[in-house]
Amino acid sequence: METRELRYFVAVAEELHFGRAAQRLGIAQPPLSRAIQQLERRLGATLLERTSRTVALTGAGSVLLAEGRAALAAVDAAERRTRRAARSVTGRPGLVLVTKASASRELLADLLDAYASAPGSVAVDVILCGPGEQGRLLREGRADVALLHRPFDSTAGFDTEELGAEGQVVVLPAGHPLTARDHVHMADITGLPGLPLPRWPGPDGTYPPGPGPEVRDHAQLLQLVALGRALAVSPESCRAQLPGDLAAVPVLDAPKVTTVIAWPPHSRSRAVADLVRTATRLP
Amino acid sequence: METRELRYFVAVAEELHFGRAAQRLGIAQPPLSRAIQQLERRLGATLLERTSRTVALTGAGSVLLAEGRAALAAVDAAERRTRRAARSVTGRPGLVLVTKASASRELLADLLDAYASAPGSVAVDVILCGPGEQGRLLREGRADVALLHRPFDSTAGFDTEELGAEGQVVVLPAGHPLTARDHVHMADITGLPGLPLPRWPGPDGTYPPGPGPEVRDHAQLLQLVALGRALAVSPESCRAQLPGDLAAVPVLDAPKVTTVIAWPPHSRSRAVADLVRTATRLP
DNA sequence: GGGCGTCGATACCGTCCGGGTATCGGTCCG
DNA sequence: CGGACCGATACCCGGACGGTATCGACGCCC
Repeated sequence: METRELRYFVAVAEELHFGRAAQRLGIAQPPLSRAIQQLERRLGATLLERTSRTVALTGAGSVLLAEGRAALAAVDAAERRTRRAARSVTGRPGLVLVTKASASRELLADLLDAYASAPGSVAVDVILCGPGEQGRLLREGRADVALLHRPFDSTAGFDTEELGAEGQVVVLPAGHPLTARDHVHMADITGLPGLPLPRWPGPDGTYPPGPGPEVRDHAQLLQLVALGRALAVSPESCRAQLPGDLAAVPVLDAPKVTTVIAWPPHSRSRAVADLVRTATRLP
Repeated sequence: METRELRYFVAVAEELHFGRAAQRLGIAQPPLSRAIQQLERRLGATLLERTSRTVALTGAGSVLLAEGRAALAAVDAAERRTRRAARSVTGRPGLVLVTKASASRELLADLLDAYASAPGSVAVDVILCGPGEQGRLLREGRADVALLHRPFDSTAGFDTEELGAEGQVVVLPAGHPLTARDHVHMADITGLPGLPLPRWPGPDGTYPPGPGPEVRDHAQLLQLVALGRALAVSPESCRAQLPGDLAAVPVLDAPKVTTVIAWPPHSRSRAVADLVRTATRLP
């Protein structure tokens, strides 16, 4: 199977429309029809059920859509990492680390310091991204290593090492009655009138239905809390970054948050291995 | 990047010889040279350092070798799983589970029984393979789900759920003095004269240097133990499969062995999800 | 219900690219 | 120094890929 065929199929399977898919691919519709037919013939499988009015995925088709996307991502990642490896001979960027913008600054600073002073270390570029994007960036080969936070971020498909765990706190406007408590439980904060928990986008970028405002990043969330429109339950390390008009109270029975360092399972380069080792040996 | 280019490059990078690589690929040498040049031009990177007598990988080249192998494996897996999905509409094989031939029979039997009686379950084919091969089979799309044993098997690149942990025992010929003990420590069994620990092949199929016989599977190992030529340290569940002329003694400080169920991180089909859920809810 | 618009399939054609053979240029070896 | 080996180059051919034109089927709407 050639990547061209895969790209074509994924486009059609996503659009469920040959014309739009062809437009997206920058080719005419007839060659696209032919390519899909040929792919089906070679696989010996019907991938799409088509009438002259509608296109639908078969079982085999949805398998190929999921697997094909992953395979294409792997090919693109290979290309991107090769390009980066070639550039790094001359230009600097040796290693790219990606983490959430809202993650603990201390851990990251400690890690970068410790690694920079290690023998044989290379330059590290840091990418800060929105929650849930690290996995994608790592999979696409735009980054070599990521700091993730379980259970929020999926570690599926990566090698990981745990770096530490921490409890969670509820973030409230400074004047809120609950700020007088020295700890709370989940039951104390779910269903507070007018203070719902926010909704985060899923891996596909859409929001689950239900009450609560939609948020995309931590700054938005804190803004909403300050406005008295939502609650936030966050890892306790976020206290260091909390503005004065917000207060945090530990939530005893909230799930522990584990910070992990993750990297793609292949091509464990010397630099990545060193960085991971440095991370696991951090105090 | 097309998979054809990747296949060509991987062949050359593995053979480090254009002629042999071309032969392996079933094409002539000149088109291969051209294809690699074109790939290098498109990537803007030198992948191979070639003189008229020798071919060597550059840094970027070894990155592309590792990443390219993984990407090709993903493409092949996509193709294989699609073919299987298409067949399974008519023919039976619904789900393929792979595990070591030497793994605990009870767990597997319990799992298959429990899943078979679950609503909506599909037929499960079981593949038994040699140690260390499960990951490959899963990655190549020949299987949908695997039972692995940490720390022996790498779970890199898969989603996993832990199913249980067990201690290890040392397996000895029935008459050996140590069989009188009700437990031992690692120190008691390393360096026993004439009874070395065996060597297992690495992921690349080669054996690490050192003393001890080379073994490929559990049956070979037990044979060597029975012959008094080696020691075996195995998960305690192997006791159920031990012939009468062998005895097992717990090793208190041997690493715990964790049985995990693993599946590829994409395309979490209904059937795989059901099987995993069944596995985690096993008594 | 007939005309029209939409959409995928088919027919046909040109071009470019991938693959083949022949050969060259450089390097190591006897 | 001649020959063997190896990758690169030159040149040619066929097929595959992409484009345009058109068909056939199906909904829709007046």
